Amino acid sequence: MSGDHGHKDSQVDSGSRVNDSHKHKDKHKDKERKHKDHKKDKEREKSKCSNSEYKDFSEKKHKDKVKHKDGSLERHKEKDKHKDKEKRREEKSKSSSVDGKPKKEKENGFASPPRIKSEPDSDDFYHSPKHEKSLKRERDDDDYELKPKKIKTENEKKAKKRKQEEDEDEDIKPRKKTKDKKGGEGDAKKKAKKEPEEKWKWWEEERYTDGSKWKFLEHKGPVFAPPYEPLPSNIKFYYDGKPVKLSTPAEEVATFFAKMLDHEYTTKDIFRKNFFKDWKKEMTSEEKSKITDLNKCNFAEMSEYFQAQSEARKQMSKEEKQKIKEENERVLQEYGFCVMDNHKERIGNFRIEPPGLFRGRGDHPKMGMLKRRIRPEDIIINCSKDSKHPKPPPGTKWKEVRHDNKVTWLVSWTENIQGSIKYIMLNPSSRIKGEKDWQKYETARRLKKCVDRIRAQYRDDWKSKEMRIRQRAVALYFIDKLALRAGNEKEEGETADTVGCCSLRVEHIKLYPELDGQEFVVEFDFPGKDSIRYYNKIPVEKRVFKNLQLFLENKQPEDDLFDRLNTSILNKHLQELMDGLTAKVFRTYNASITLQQQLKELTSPEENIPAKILSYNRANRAVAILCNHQRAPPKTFEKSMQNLQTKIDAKKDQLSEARRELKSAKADAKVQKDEKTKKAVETKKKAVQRIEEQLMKLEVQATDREENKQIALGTSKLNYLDPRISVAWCKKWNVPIEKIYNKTQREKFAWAIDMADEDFEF
DNA sequence: GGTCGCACTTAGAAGTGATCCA
DNA sequence: TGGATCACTTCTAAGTGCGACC
Repeated sequence: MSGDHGHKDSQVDSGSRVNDSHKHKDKHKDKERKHKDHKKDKEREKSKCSNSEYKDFSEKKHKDKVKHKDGSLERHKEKDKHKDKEKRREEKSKSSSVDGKPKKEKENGFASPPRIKSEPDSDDFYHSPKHEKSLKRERDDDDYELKPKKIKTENEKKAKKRKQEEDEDEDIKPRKKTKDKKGGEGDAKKKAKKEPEEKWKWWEEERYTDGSKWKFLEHKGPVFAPPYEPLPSNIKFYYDGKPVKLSTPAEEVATFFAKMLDHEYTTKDIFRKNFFKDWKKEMTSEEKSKITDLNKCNFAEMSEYFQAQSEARKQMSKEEKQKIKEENERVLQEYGFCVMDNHKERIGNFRIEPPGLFRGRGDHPKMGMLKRRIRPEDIIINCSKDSKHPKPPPGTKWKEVRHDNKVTWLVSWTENIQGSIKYIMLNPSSRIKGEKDWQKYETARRLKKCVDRIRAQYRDDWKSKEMRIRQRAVALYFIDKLALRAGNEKEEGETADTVGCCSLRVEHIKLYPELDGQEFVVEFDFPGKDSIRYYNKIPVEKRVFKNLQLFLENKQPEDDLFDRLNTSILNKHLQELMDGLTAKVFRTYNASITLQQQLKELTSPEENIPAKILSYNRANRAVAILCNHQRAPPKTFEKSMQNLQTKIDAKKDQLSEARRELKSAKADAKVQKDEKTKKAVETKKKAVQRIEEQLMKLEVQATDREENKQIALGTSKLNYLDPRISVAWCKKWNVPIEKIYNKTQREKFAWAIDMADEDFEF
C-alpha cells in the first residue's frame, strides 16, 4: 500500500528520543572556516560526478553566509532593514487595491470566477447597513476533490441527526452516573443545547477562484494593551542596597523583569545582557549614570508585589470574578467578531500583544530584548472600502487603513525584535481558515495517489551521476521516511541555531556501518523547530548510507550536509512531480496515513468505548512521535504520578481486603448454607469485580500518562491529521465525537464532522 | 536565478478555570 | 470547602513557501 513506508519501524517505536532543550555550543560559526574546504570539495565532486550543474551553488551559499560577518554593523543594518521594509510596505499598499487587476493565484482546484448569489437572511447573519447585497459564491464543476458533497434536504439531515443523537444516547446512558468531565459527552450535550441550531455550512458553498479572500470585511479593530499603572510608592526598587525612584518608563521595563524573576530566563547571560541594554534606553540620563550593573539591581520587592496581586486575584469573591468575566465577555462581543461576506466570524487574536521582554526559544540571541508597546500609529487596518472603518482611540490615528482583499488579515503591525509583521486573523473555525485546511488535506490525499511513483523516482535518483540530484533524493527520502521539516535557511545571529532537513550540518548526523545488530544506521541529533531536540537512530538502505558517506567526505562538522540543496530547489522539483506538492505535504500525508493505518490495526470491534478511545490515543501518539511533537514534562508530573501510584497501591490493598472478605464469606456460606450468606457471597463477589475494574482503569491511566509524559498529542491532532479519518472512525465504531474532539476542535473541524461518512478513506 | 518580504501555518508554553477529592 | 490537578484556551514564537523584485 502506498501509505506504508516503514514509519512504524523507524519512528513510531523509537523510544530513544529525549525531550531536551538543546544546548548549543556557540560554534556557529566562523563562516570562512565553514567554507574553507569548499574549493577542495568542489574539485573532488567534479572528478567524481563530472557534473557542471552543482558548482556555483556552493559558491553562492558561501557568499551569502559571509555577508553578515561584521557583527558591529548589525544594529544599523537592522534599523535600515526595518526602514526599508516599511518603505516597501507603504509602496505596496499604494499599489495594492481591490480595484486593481487581481494577480494570478494558484489555488489547487480553485478555478472559476466568482458570482454573487442571493442568500436568504438568517439570524446567523450580521448585516452591515452598507452591505445588503449577498455574496454567495459559485463553485467550479471541475473541482472534484474539494467538491462539497451533495446537499441533503433539510428533512433527511434532521432525521439523520436525530438518529445519530439517539445512537449516541445509547452510548452515553450507562456512563452518565460516572464522572461527567468537562468536554465529556454529558457536558457536550448540555452545551449543545445552547449552541444555535443551524451553523453556516460554508463547505457547501462556492469558493472564490480569483485569488480574493473576501468581498466585504468589517471589524472594530484591535484591543490595545492596558496602559502602564505605576507602582505604589511603598514598593521600591533598590540599587546597590539603596532605594531608587525610577522614572515611569524605566519603572515599567523594570516591572517586566521583576515579573519574570522566577523564570529561568532571568538567569541567562544573553537575556540579562539584552534586557539591561534595552532597559538603559528607557532610563533618564541620571538613571543611566547611576544604574550601571544589573547584578546590583534588586527587584525583589516588585516581584513580591506582583505575586501578592496575583494571589489577591485568586482570592477575589465570586461576584468580583463574575464582574471581570462579564467585562471580558463584553469586550469579546464587541471586538472578537467581524463580518466577512455576510457572516459573523470569530476573530482568533483581537488583542495587541502587550509590551514585555522577548522570550525567544532555545538559545535565542535576542531573548530579553524589550518588546515595545504598540500604539495606534503602528497599526495597519485592513477592511473593505464600503465597511464601517474601525475608529482609533480618541486623539490617535491609524498608521494606515488598507482595503486589500487578497489577504486574510484584519490588522497588522511590525514588531521591533525581528522586524517581522504580526497579524490579527480569524479563528480556525472560520470559513477562510477551514477552506485552507480542507484544501491542505486534499493535497495530501493527491500525494497518496502518486507517492509510489515519487518514491521510485527518488530511489532511482540515489544512483544519479549528479551530486545535486543524489542530495535531493536522499533529503527527500528523509523528509518522507522521518517526516522531517524542509529546513529553510536562516539568518545567523537573528534566531536560535535550529535546522531542518535541507539545512542539516555534518555535525548533526553520525553514521554506523553496524550498530546494535543493525546495518547502515544513521544517528540524527539536531535542534529542530522551537529548539526541540530531534534524536533518532534509524537503519537506512545501503545506497542512502553510501551516499551520506560521500556527502560527508572532506567536510568539517559545521559544513552543510546537503551543500547542493536548499528548500527552494527541493520544492521546485516537487512541484514538477505533482502540482501543489511541497516538502510539508509529506508531513501531512505521512501523519494522516499513519493515523488511518494505526486505527485499523489497533481498534478491536469487541472493545468497549474507553478501550477504543485508548486505541485512538495510541494511534494519535504514534503520529506525534513520528512528527517529534514533544513537550516539557509537566512540572507536577512526578508528583501526579506518585499520587496515582499511591491510589493504585491503595486500590490493591482494597482488592486484597475484598478478596479476603469474599473468601471468608464463601467459608461461611459453606457452613451455614442459608440464603443470607449466599447473598453475602454474591455481594462480595461483585465488590471484588468492581475493585478489579477500578484498579485496571487506574493502571491504564498510569500507562497512558507515562507514555504521554513528553509527547504532545494536540499539535498533530490540530494540524496534521485529516479530521475526516477521526470522524469516520467515530461513526464506524459509535464513539461519540466529543470523546475525540473538544468543543473548540469540533468547531474547527465542523466541515469534516458534517461531510465524512464512516467509509471515508484518506 | 537568487534574495527577501510577506502571509500564512505550526508550535510549545503560559494562563485560566472547571472539576476532583480529601 | 479549598487546594490540587488537569483540560482547555490563549499567546506568540518559529517555522514554510510563494512571488515580487533586482
